[in-house]
Amino acid sequence: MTARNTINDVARAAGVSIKTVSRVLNKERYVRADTREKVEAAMLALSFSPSLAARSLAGKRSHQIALIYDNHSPYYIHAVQEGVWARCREAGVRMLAQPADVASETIAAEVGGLIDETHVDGIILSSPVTDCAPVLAELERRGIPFVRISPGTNHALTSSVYMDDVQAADDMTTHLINLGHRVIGFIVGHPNHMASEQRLFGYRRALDRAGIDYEPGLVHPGEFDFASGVVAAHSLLSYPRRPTAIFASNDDMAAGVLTVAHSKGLTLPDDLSVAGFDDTPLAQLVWPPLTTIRQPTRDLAFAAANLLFEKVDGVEHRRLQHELVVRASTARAS
Amino acid sequence: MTARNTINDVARAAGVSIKTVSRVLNKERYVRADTREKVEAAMLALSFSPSLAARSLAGKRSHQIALIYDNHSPYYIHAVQEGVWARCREAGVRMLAQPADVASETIAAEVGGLIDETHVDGIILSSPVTDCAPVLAELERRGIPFVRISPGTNHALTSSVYMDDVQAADDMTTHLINLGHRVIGFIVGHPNHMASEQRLFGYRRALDRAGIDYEPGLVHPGEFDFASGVVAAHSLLSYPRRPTAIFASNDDMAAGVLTVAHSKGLTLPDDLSVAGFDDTPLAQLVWPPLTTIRQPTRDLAFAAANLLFEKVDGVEHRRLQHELVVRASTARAS
DNA sequence: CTGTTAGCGCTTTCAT
DNA sequence: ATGAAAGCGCTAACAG
Repeated sequence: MTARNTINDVARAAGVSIKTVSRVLNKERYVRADTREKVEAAMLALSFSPSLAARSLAGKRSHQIALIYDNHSPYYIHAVQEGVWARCREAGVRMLAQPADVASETIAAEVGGLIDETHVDGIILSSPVTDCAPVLAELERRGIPFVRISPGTNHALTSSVYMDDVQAADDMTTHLINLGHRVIGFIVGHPNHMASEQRLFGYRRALDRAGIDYEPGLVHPGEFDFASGVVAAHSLLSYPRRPTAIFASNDDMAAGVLTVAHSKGLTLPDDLSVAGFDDTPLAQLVWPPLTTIRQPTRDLAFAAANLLFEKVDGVEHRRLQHELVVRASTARAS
Repeated sequence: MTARNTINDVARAAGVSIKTVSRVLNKERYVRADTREKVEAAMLALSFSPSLAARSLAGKRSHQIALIYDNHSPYYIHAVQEGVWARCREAGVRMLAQPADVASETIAAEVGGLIDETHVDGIILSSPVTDCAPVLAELERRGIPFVRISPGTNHALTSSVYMDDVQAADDMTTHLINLGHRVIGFIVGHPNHMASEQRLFGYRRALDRAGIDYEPGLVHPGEFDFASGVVAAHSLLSYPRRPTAIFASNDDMAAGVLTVAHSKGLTLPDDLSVAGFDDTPLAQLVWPPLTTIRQPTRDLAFAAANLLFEKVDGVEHRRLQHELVVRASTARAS
């Protein structure tokens, strides 16, 4: 039931004014080393944690940022939260993880309300909020710094971080080719996502380099969900030149392929190699013969927070790198 | 770039004093209906969102609560966040989702720092933070209201919400018996978790009621993880009276059983029925022949937030129900 | 390098 | 039923 210690308590204990404590807290220059140490010792002794409320109210920084997300897979959301949180922790900044509903009429108002209520210094958007026009407009209107993680489209519009999807798909396809596959099926992702065409491009580029002809019948559209993976698998497995490997543009669809393969009594990977992107480790756990590209989601999120802090600190005036591309880790064989 | 609207702007627009706006905001009594309406109209027109920083600083409530969690499965964390958030939303309270590391030496200090920094009105603990002694002690010391979701032990120590594990395991076992199974293997959970013995008890109670003798050889210890599921499955499947069904105390272990069954070429559910608790829907997706108890995680979290608000509002003085038990939904056949 | 004085936007307490 | 004044714990803008 001890009352919280304030900056006054620290100042008294250290025998300085509160302004000096404030200086130490904010790592301002012009504090003598021994003064700083005295203050730091007092802070520690009193286990002082400054009130964010008071800081937000008095200063121009709240030391808080918000991470806004919507219904992506729990694994994805978890990885994003972890990455952002890791960087926030280093920076002594609080992360406000905010669920949102991109389909809601009021989403822009809610984001606006969040900003007004919490005074957050900046915002990180994760998919699919990255492509929610009302939110983007609201943020732009307010001029609040924000960074998008793997936006589905328009990478260059604003600051964003994303992995090199072309290279990742190329890596995976090359891996399959090196395994001896020559007839490789491909399931394209949802047409609204930029990643979809990029992954398709990577697939084609790898085939091309290996001197394998591109065969349209081996490429099937998909929607990034389990059901479309099932449909695509059925179709591809009944194609005259039946593929010995199927590469799905994400792991929900890959799971669909696995299920179909299982139902047809195929042995993996002898009868069929299945490859995908790895959002949900459990798919591997339950059914190991799956080769995946591990998406660097956590690292992307970390990088996003990092980029955001630079913007908040106004680093952009000295030629900020607005586009940060994180290479996917190389294809990982099971 | 529009500046935020403050309570002063609203007061001016409505032609009242800021105190009256404050009254409306806090739903205090003694505001004439037409005055209230005027104020509410002004709030809406200015899309006013009160600064939580100012409210926290001036008042005794911050209108924020924290949800603290550590490494449980992303699915679990996601469900918990969703449930808590849903209730917070209704109450106009902000949820601060906070990752923590129960193994860290400094976890109590970090939680204390969180409380001091954010002025949160209360805290929700999810497993395994529910059973982290330093955190519990710190919370107790500060006298801050908190609620635990499915604590591993000591349910009655403090306010907590949890499902009826005995009944759930009984339901599932009964379901298997109704399916015709008479030799049912059981994999016990981690010994540190109260749920483990409760589920075992439910299993035994159902057998008992059906007049089936309890057979110790059909019960194998486990640790709630994939690997121990694999070990247990191997053991159970080589038991002289080989079980026709295996009921695992959680789904990670059930996944282990599935993998073993697969590797032995068993057809499910003809050769073996596998049952478990459902934290991670993907297990079902990839390999449908699995029967699960759906844990009401989201509802528990919702109930936890609800209980916390009652404590924050001081309802406990009038005989608060400190223990809230949410029944598991009935066993769901695949 | 350090201290003093004003507030930030609200809620509280006390008037009326 | 409504308002006026004080102040929460900090930072900003000045002094020195």
